[in-house]
Parts: sequence; C-alpha cells; structure tokens
Amino acid sequence: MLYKTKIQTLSRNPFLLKRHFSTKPKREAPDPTQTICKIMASTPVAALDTALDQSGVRLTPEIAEHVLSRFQNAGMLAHRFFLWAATQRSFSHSVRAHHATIESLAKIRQYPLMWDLVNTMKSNNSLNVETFCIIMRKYARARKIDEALYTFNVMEKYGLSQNLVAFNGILSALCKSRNVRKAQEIFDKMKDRFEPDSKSYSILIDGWGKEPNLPRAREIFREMVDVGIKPDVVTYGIMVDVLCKAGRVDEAIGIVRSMESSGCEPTSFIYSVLVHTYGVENRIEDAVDAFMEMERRGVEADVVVYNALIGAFVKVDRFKNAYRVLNDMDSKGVRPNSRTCNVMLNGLIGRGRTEEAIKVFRKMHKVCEPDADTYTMVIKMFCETDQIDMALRVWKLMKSKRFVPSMHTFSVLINGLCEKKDVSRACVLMEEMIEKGIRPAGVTFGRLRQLLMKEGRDDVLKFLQQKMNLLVKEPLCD
DNA sequence: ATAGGGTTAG
Repeated sequence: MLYKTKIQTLSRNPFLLKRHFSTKPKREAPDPTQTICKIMASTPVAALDTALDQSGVRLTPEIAEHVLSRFQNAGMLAHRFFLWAATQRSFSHSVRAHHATIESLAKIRQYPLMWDLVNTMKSNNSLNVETFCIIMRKYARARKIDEALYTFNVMEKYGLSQNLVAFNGILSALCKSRNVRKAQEIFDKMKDRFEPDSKSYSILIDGWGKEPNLPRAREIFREMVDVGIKPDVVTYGIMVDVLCKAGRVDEAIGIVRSMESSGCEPTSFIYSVLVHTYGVENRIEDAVDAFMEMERRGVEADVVVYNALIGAFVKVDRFKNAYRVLNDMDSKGVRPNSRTCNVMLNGLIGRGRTEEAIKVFRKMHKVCEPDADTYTMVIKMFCETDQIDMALRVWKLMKSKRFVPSMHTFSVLINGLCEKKDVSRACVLMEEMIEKGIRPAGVTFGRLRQLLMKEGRDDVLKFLQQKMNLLVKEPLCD
C-alpha cells in the first residue's frame, strides 16, 4: 500500500543514478592470467609452447581455469593451452578445467579431440556424470541427437552408472534443444527403469511449454500428480510461466493460489513471471499489485523482479516511476545489472528520448557491466539519430574493454555505415566479423553488396564473398 | 555441469 503511494509521488529529478550506482565494478583477474592471455592472443600457434615456457609463470589450477574461460570461444587455442599446461611439472588440471576444454572443443565441433579428453579423464579417474551431461547437451545443441543418445548409452562403458541424474540430463539436453518429442519418447520408454522425480517432470513440462504445446504441458503436469509425485516450487513456477506465456494469466493465478493452499510458498521467481506478464499486457496496476503482494508476504525482491517492474513502468511511458524503482533497489541494496540498464535504455530510445538515454548509459555502464545488447542498442540509437561519429566512439569504447561484439552489434554498425555510404568502413567491419567466424545476416550482407556493386567494387565484393564461403554453414558457437 | 523468471536485436 505504502509502496504504491510512494511510486506515484515521485521525485522531480529523474537522475538519481549517482546514488543508485555507487558500487565499484568487478574485481580484476589475477596477474599471471593476464600474462598468459596476452601471450596466447599475440603468439602464432606454432610458437605458442615456447612462448608459454618462457613466460616464467608458475601455473596453478585456478589460473588455468581463468585462462580457459577467457578462451572458451576459441576452442583450438584453449585446447593448445590445456595440453601445454598438462605437461608442466607438479601441475594437474582440475575437473572444471577438463570440462571447460571439453565444452570449447564441442563448440567448434572437434568431437574426436573432445573424446580424447574424456579418455584422459577416465584414466585419471576423474570422470563423472556431469561430464556426460555436458557432452549430451553440446551434441543436442548441435542438432546431433543420435550422438547425444549414444553418449547417454555409452556411459556405463566408462564405468559410470546410468542413474537418474543422467536420465534427467538427457531429457534436459533434448528439451533445451527443442526436441521435446524425442525427450518424451525416451521418457515413456525408460520411465520404469529410472523412477522419475519432480525434476524429470519439470523438464518435460517446460519443454512442452516452450514448444509451445499447452495441452501437452498440462497433461504431463496431471500425470505427475496422478503417479503421486508432488509438484514442488520449481514445477509450479514452470507451470505459471507456461500458462502466462500462453496468455492464460487467470489460470496461472489459479496455480499460485493452489500452491499457497498446499503449503508451497511462491517465490520471487513466480512473482517476476506475473509482474512481467502484466507489464506485457500494459496492466501496470496489476503489475504493481503483484509486486506489493510479494512484499507483503515477506518475499524479498531480487534484481529480476525489479527489472520486470521497471519494464512494466517503461512500457506505459512512466519513466519517473521507473527511476523511483531504481531508487528503491538502491535502498534495499539490490544491485542493478546489465538488463536493468537495457530495460531503461530500450524504453528511452524507443520513445526518442535520446539525451536521457545517453545520460543513463554514461552513468550505468560503469556499474552494470554492459552486455552485447547494451552496446548494440546504443550504437543503433546513434546510427539512427545521424550521429555515426558517436556510434563509432561507443564501438571503440567497447573494444577498449576487450568486449567481444555480437553479430547484432556488428550488424547495426555496418548498417549505419551503409546508410552513410561509408562503404570502406563498412567493409572493414564486415571482414573483421567474418574473420571472427560470425556469419552476417543475409540482409546485412545484401545491403553492403548493393553498395559495392553500385560503386563498381566487384573486386572487394568477391573478396568478402570468398571469405564468407570459408565459414562453416552452421554457426560454430551457441 | 538433472528442472523455472526479466531486455534488445535480427
């Protein structure tokens, strides 16, 4: 109640951000990590071992993990480093380092090398079920369903038991890669062997919900209850989400009430779904009510619910309320994150409030670690307001932080440059993008092609096209 | 890495 009046009577000054974002950005990686990363980034592969040998760094498992996570999108490099490190005296890789390298190799589809590592782990006696879950998930994401199933089936040959964890692992891998049908098939075939638990059912319900197939999701939920497995707070949360996404908010509320009466307390997770859904439907009063109900029940708001509430206000153009929520977060000690920033920026940019967006970006980007989307939005905004120089400055800022731009970040800037007929700059970026292994969207490439043809630069076009043909057809990363 | 939520872009 109090909260509602508070949000309605707002401070005049929308820029209270200094107060909200007083925390320092993240800690830095330890120094030896930097040394190694620099060597890896600047040394030709053939000379890498020697350069690493001469670095004088005393390796620890922690440092190795840091380095591997830095290069997780550069699978070959990560693997080279892994092999080099393994030869160092009185050093051995952690299980997590093995897993990280397995993931890196799977990303670039170097499956034989990946299995080599599995065998290494077997002889180390460090293999576990998680190793196989990782591999199953990677195969499923690469649309290699048979290989995922093979991985599941081959576990026992590696001395691991095919237990419920593994069973849920394969179900999850299949559902997450949009193969619910297959997951359901496996489930039906093997459920007697594994005694499914609430997780098994939750995985399937979520899978059907994302299909989307609400009737099937409902059916599995019912089956779960029928066979005597109690839905827990996660299962309820999934059902609420599935129903809300299907536009059945009324029914979702019914679930919330039923969980209350069965002694299962809703969490901030569930409220974030509700607040978000009301926001999407422009039902700001209901969104605020849901948020207040949560507070009344003593459930602590986390950054996600706050973001949903901010998004709801932004959607109906009530920015002052949004700033007030930021204030509230600050007083409760909940730190905003990159999405908080993105919700604000997206709203401001969408309403043409460019100046304000710039101010918010200036203040927030120091605190909330912008993500690729933050940069994409800001660069796009500058392109569309005819400030390409500013767009380029943000690009440089991003690069100076060694931030890796996404395909979309490249796209908006290339499009902006094309718009300005700055073909040469656009081409340089296009080349950089392709070189990084990122496949440009068809329209982006098409636009540049048109310009190049108009200017008679068929040579450049041919060059870019050839480079692109070297790219694998499917994306290498996920 | 056996289960769930919030933004945008394309």
